[in-house]
Formats: sequence, structure tokens, C-alpha cells
Amino acid sequence: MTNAKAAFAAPMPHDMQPIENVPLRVQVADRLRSAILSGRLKPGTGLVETALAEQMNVSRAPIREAIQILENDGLVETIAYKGKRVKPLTAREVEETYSLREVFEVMAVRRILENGASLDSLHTHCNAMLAAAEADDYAALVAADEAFHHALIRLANHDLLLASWKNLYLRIHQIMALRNREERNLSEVASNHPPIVQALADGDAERAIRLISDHTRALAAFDPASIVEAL
Amino acid sequence: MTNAKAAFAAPMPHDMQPIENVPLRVQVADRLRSAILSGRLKPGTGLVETALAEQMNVSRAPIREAIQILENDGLVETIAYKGKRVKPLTAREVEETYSLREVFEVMAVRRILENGASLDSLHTHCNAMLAAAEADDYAALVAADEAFHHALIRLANHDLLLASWKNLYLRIHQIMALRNREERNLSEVASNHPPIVQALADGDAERAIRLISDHTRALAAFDPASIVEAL
DNA sequence: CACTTATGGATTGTCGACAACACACAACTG
DNA sequence: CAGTTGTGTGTTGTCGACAATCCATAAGTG
Repeated sequence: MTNAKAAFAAPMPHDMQPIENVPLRVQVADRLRSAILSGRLKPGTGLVETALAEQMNVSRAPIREAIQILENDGLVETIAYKGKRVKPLTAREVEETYSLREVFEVMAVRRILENGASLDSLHTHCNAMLAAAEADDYAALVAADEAFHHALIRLANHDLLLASWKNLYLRIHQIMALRNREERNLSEVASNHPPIVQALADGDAERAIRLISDHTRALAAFDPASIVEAL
Repeated sequence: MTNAKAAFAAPMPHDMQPIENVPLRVQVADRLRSAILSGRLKPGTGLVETALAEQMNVSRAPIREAIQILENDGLVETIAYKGKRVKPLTAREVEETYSLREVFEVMAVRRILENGASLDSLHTHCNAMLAAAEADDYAALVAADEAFHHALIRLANHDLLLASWKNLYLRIHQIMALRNREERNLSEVASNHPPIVQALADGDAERAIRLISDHTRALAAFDPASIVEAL
């Protein structure tokens, strides 16, 4: 693998990674997205281009484009000549988000059973969840949970499904951040997942689908009081 | 309903509709989208901001934003500092598009059967299709077909599903435009739909789902030769 | 007082110019 | 001639300024 071209070049330290050129709009979009998904920017909050531009010390152009990116993510909405704001979350939207997610995951399960795929990654993430539950580490549990479902979708080998699921999961992130963490039993959440993997391993379509359905549906419970209504 | 405020105002001709202020970016986006969906702009075609700006006699800003809109529609892709182009259509993408559409429509059928909804609109569009087939009017048939499926999704009463379906259908438009019209029997296509409505009316979930599944799957057949490969 | 018509402030929409960047190809160097 | 370094060209990325639009509020009008 060693490239002949580099025969002359000095030995490179390993930590000299390529400096990546991140356009401003992406940096801005990432910051804003993170703020929204973490709940620091609440639904209904107005986003004013000039103000953001000044705060972040860039011109309005990248801010505009960043906001448009978030609009595509479904996190921000624009009202022409009036303003842009973090999209308010309605109870209906939450319900729809989770129901669509259920359909996506069921589709993934179907495809995995039809086409076959290694379930190793699922096992790994299951173990991570159990460990996190053991350690009473909420953040780690959530991360492992997402990793599990992400892996599940990826195993379906369907790029469009994966992209759609990722987009949908953004909102789920947001919802989870806003939800008052009426912590359900961590180990209970963790223990929900291994049976799914087992059903997949057994090739038991009906059981796998039922488990996934029940699981995603259980998460949809949402305290409407924690929804921040529109301005 | 006559508004008291308008008591003084002159009688208005009916055809004096409100002139809507369409931002340039939207006009540009609509034009470009139409060109892509109709196949006039083929996959792989490069989109150069300055050139488009000059052609359409606007500045680059609205062009940029329009292209970003199309990117969200999944019709265009950007390669940083290199260019933007109409997203190439791979056989895989086509397959994925149709398989996801199938899942969406099955979801809609399920919800309609669970929640109930008036099937009048479906009947109307069915009749339109049959009439179009009778008249051997391909364009009308395609339009009625889309209207039928659009109505089906709307009946599911799920805004997120509707939005996702619309986005997906954009690509289907494009695919149909590029496909060499190996015209299947028009009346055969038209006659596929009434049984679906009947199954819905009968509340026969399994039959309705099977019919919809078969129907969308039948449409997925695609001649790979008609795919315009990347540049 | 009911209604219409100015006015001002805030925000987005559009513009033209310049900077940053990637790529291809020419020029150089041993 | 292999490999490196410079240079040019075409494209996107960013900027600051100005125009268009909307909304709320005030001023006018009978």
C-alpha cells in the first residue's frame, strides 16, 4: 500500500490529518442544529439573520444558507418577509414522527429478513446499552439506542430509507431533548432490544415486526405539557 | 358572507385575482424543477450559477437558493468548489424509490382502514382514469393516476407521510419522463385501481394491501438502458 | 367613532463585486 | 523523463449595500 511517490517525502507524523475545509454555512448550520436538537433553542424562537450574522461574525449569506439547510431538515420554517423560527412542535407532529419511524423500522426488519445480513453490529450496540443501563448512564444509553436503530436501518441496505430515517431522527432528537425526562427504568429500555435481535436471528418475521412496532410505539408517549407552543 | 367593509368598494370583476408575490428563487426553482422532471434537463447535466443567472436575467443569489431547494428535493447534488449537477439516476435509486413508495402507500391503506375516510375522491379519480384510457389520452391517464395516489395518501390524514410521499413522487415524475414509454395497455393500468377502492370499501385490509403492493411494484419495472449515466 | 390612509421600523429579498478553492496544464528542475 | 512547482481558468463561497415587503401604530377624514 505504501505509495512509491512518497519514497522521497519525509516520514509523516500520524496526527497530521488533512485539514478539512468546512464552509461557513455548514459550521453555522451545525451550530444551530445542535442548539435546536439539544433544546437550547426552543420551538417558536425567532431566527433573525442580521442578529445571527453579527453574533457569529459572518455575513448574512452563510447564515441564510444555513437556515435553509435546517429548513430542509424540517427544524426551521420561514414566513416570507416576516421571519424564520424554530418550527413549533405540535402533539400531532410528534405522533406522526413516531408513527412514520415505526413504518421505517418495520420496513428495515422486513428487508433484513428477506435479504439476510450480519447481526453483529446489533449485538454490539445491545451490549453497550446494557452496560450503560448498568452504569446508570442516561446519555450513553440514549447514544447506544440511537446507534442500535441506526445500525438496524443500515442493515436494510436501502440508502433512501437510511436518509429518510436520519432526517426523521433529527426531530426525535429534538423531542427527546424537550421531553421532561420522566426516566423510565434504564435497564428496562435496554432489555427491550435483545429480543428483537433474537427474533431476527431466528428469522421470525412476525415476532420481529411486532417487537419493533411495540418498541417504537412505546417511545411515542409524550407529555403535551412540555411542548412549547408557538409565539 | 358579503363583507360589510366592501360596501363602498366598486364591484370587482371576478378574474381580478390577487397578484401573488413569488420570490425569484421560487420562480427559478419551479422552472428548473419542471425542466428536470420533464426530462429536458437530463441527469448529470451541470448547473452553473453564473450561466443560469445570465440566462434568466437575475443575480446569482436567487439561483443559488433555487438550486438549494432542488437539492432538498433530491433532484440536484452539489460538489463543493466543483459544481452542481442534476443528480444521476441509478438503477438502485429507482428501485429504492419505488420500494419506499410501496411502503408509504401500504401505510396509507392501513391508516385509512383503521381510521375510516370517505372514498369519494378515489372513485372520482378512478373514473377519470377510465375515461382517459378510453380516449387513449396518455397524459390525462398519468395525471389521473397521480391524483388517485395523491388522494389515497391524503386520506391517511398524516401530514408527514403526505410530505414525504410528495417528495418521493418528484423522482417518480422524473423517472417516468426518462423512461421510454413502452406503453402498457392504458385500460389495463386504469382497471388496476377500482379493485383497490373496492377492497378499501369492503374493509378488507389484506386484499387492499396486496393490491396496492402489487400495483406499485408493477410500475417499478425500469429499462436500465434509459438511465443516463453520470458524466 | 369607524374607517381609511400615511409613516416607521424590522426583516427578508436581491444584487454586483471580490475572495477562496480545485483542477488541469504548462513550466521548471535534476 | 519522472517528479515537482508554478500559473490560469472556471466555479463556488462570502461579503456589504440596497430594495421590497410586511406589520403595527399613528395620523387623518368624513
